[in-house]
Amino acid sequence: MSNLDLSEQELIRRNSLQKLREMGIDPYPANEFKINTSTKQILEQYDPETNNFQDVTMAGRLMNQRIMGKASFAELQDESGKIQLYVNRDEICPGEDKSLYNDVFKKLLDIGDIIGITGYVFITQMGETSVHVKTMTLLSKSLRPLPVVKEKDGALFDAFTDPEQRYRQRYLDLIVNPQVREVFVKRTRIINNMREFFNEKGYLEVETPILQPIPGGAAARPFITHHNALNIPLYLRIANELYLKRLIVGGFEGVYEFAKDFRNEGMDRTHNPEFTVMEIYVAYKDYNWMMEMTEEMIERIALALHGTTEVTVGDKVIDFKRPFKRITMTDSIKEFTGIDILGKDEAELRAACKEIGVEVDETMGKGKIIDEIFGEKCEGHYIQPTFILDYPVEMSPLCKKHRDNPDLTERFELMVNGKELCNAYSELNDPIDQLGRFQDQLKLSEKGDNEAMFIDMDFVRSLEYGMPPTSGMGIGIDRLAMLMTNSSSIQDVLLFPQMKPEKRTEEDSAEMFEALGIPTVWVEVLRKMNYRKITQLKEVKASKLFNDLCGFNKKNQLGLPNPSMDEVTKWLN
RNA sequence: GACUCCGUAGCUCAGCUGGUAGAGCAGUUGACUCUUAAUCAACGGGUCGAGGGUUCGAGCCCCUCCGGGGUCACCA
Repeated sequence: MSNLDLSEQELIRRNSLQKLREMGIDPYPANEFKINTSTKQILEQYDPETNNFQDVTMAGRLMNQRIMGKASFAELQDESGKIQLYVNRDEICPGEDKSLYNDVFKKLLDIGDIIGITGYVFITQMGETSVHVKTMTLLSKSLRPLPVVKEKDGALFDAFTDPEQRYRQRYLDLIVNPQVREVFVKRTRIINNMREFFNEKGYLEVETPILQPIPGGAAARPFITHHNALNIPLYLRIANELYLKRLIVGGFEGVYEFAKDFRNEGMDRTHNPEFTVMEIYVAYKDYNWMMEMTEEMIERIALALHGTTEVTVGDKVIDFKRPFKRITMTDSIKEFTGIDILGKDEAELRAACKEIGVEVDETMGKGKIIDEIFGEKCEGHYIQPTFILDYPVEMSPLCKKHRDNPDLTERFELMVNGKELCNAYSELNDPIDQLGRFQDQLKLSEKGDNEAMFIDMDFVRSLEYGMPPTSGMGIGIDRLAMLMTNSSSIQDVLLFPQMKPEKRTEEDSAEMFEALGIPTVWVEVLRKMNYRKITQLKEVKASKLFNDLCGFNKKNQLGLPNPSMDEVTKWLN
């Protein structure tokens, strides 16, 4: 990037950088800077009676400077928060040379610079706990101005709120919006809590392939890629279910994985193309057992994060206290539509849909139709955590048939705030049944359902060796994080949500300009004058361009030797 | 994918019926030894998202495109 592309403030900062170097100050020193405390520790533990913290060393970002002649206040922000600094000229410059204060601190340091300080803690006349600075070291110079967010009594002024900039430049969001950092700390605590919960029970955390030759375990459109050496297509996983169950076949009795899954589908407030799912499989258990474990786990997370089971989400309060409500899908549909789906065939269900105004199309099988009715008429009603049980067999090809009714499966989903959060089964371990269900999926696929599952013959083979009765559960970590942090968009719980790439304004390359015989320095000048493309250049008269160039050179004090009129004419021919 | 709103200085935003681009903060220079959205004075800072059109004249009106938000649709 040429200097001509920089804003005034960036130029000033680069200039300061140069001056610091001339003064013998390395703006990016290599050595370790050993801190002995943090802002949070001081603010929580400083006691004027005992006068502790009399020899502190800390580091962070300079966020504000209030200069009053020979004394100044500033703010230092580290990971744990902000603390006020008091800087006195004659104390950081005890000798004759006052340049560290007058030049470096007052002029050459900027908001956003990373500094280290030593000093002692005291309380100002206004009653604010502060650090009296004795020495100050520049640790890293910041060349771009930060968004300036001011705060008074908890109210923010000029907050950095543009979602596009916040997501694209998350580092800025994290620097100036401390509440954002809190969301991601909570997200990690959710995951840590879950991991501890499973490890306490002796389950094994495992890793399974993300690149899969057959994208199984769910119905979704995968991303496809290609492996050169094997010369085969590979898919980014849409689920890890089939691999985890192979591990149960292999003899592990409890396995789980925090998995990044990828689905090549639409993006909105609750969908990102890559997302995190925790799946767990435990041998010799059924879905009743899994329901209890799920509610225990979620209650524990709510308590760990909020100290209570009640969590505010938007304008609602959701109570994660055990036990959660339970209702079968059949009863739920009966309750909200009056229709009894039990024993109805596909044609009857289609007729029922017409009656209650649920749209269905030709490609949908019985399972999808029922799913459509539930999604349309029931799902949204479940704000408080509710287990929906016993889904129709057609929509659950990996789930064991219900012990009391072969039309149903032993499956539950946990609904919270009108959305699916968990999905769990008594896993299907009858290999012959499993193959049959896969073949049914194939028929759906032929009918036009582009989400029907692929057949994974190795998975069927593994079941043929025998898988113990097993219950499995998957939970969407992003959606759980949204609930637990009261975030209305998935982008707010992903550090780097997927965005369309930024596009630079179209311009011809420097080489193309230089090919016309234009010296490199003048190419930069032309760009600054908004001649981005050769075609633009060809449209102006040589005399005008000549005048403009010389004028620009003079006005901006570039100090370049002006080109001659002849030279300019040659460029344009 | 449809509809809708938005894109103006480093940040947050004004900009009337089309008539020479504004404010606060940030920045620069100066004043100031306990301030805290520090204060006071002066000054600088803009391809108005991009391209085209209408017009004597476009930040504003029209079209296309780019990026983003929201709503809906799709989505195990």
